[in-house]
Amino acid sequence: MARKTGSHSEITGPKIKQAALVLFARHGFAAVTMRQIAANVGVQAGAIYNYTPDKQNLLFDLLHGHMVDLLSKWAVELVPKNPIAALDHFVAFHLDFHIKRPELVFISYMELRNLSEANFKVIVEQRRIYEKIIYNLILSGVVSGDFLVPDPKITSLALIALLTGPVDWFREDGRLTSDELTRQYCILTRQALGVSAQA
Amino acid sequence: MARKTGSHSEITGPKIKQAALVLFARHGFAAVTMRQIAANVGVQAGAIYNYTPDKQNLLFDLLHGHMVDLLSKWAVELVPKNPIAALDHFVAFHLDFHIKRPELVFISYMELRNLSEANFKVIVEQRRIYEKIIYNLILSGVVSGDFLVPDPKITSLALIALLTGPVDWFREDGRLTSDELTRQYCILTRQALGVSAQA
DNA sequence: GATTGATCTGAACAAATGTTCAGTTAATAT
DNA sequence: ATATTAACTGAACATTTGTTCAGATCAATC
Repeated sequence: MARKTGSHSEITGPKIKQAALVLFARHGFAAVTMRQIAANVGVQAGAIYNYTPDKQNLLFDLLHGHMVDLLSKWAVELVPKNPIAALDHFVAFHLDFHIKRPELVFISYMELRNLSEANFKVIVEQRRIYEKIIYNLILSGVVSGDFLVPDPKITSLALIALLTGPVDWFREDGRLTSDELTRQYCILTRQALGVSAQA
Repeated sequence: MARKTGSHSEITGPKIKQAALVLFARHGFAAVTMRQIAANVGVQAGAIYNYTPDKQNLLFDLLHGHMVDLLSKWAVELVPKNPIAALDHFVAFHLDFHIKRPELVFISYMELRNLSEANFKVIVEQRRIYEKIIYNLILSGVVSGDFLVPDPKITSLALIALLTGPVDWFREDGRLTSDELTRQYCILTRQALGVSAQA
């Protein structure tokens, strides 16, 4: 036996990425073997090397693709000028994007250290750009007087932690819909940023 | 060569735990080898097995000890009856405890999946107890009318995420002292829970 | 229907893994 | 001083690891 019936590059390629993603998220990068990934795709380990130079690149492609996706999707969002409305918009965007990709969010946080130094720098720079977006958003609200926070920099980091938390526990089939989640986190973040209640 | 000069059980034991902690946090459980741990202690790999039955128990002891430490330390805290004061007290306690143990916090979050099923259940139960503490704290504030939140359960999960975030970026020698951090997070959490400003 | 090129197999490789254990050493007790 | 035992070494073990590659097989093209 060799080449499987119906086997095709455009099918096997994505399948490998998907299998790697799920397995990395579940067991961790170092704990997953190329043979496990291959088995999940229904292929031998050697076949994977038609699609990636090595295991390291399998990980990097996932993290890099995730950040490109995030930044490009935000780039085309129509963000209101009003700081409070912009905050609501960002909360909804961030929650929606991250909740839909729990595995990618998870490995993006915890497999950074398994990247080579060069790959690591690329991802860190992309994260910095995203953090800057939130920082600017908060800053504009502080300047306009809509937000009341002791320190915009710390608040921006706290906001990311706050808004990424639900990825750990939110379930699409849970007692909360994603709309309700968004609504509640809009309230939570408004309060956290000191938006006065009557706004 | 065999037994080292000055070698002693009460010294090597903790050294192994410490080395395992640091290495697990830096590279991940699966990526760390028994030989690396041994090398960090200045000993051969075989010697580790005088102190742990296997690698799995090395991890479990770290996570289990961490939770026992957390729960027993909170148990002896003198918590004010007033919900707002209690919240401040909890914020200070949680931040202080976690900031002092960044490695333990990190591996507690991300090496859960590398525990055996039996060990996993033990840790999850301990976490549940801690979450219940926060939930009750928020609930009492909602009942008394001091807090204004849409959903105490969600808020309690959000609060943990918010308060654990600083572990990722806070540095003792950074531009912020831990006292200032606590003060700012007291403000942040009060606002997030809808405590009216004049309180 | 033969040729070609992409796709995959299956076996192999050296290196590294967790763990065991007989033997060696140093600290302690007698 | 001698015996005893706890603490450690060093080598060995069976597996497993990422990666390579010659050859087999299928799909598309002419």
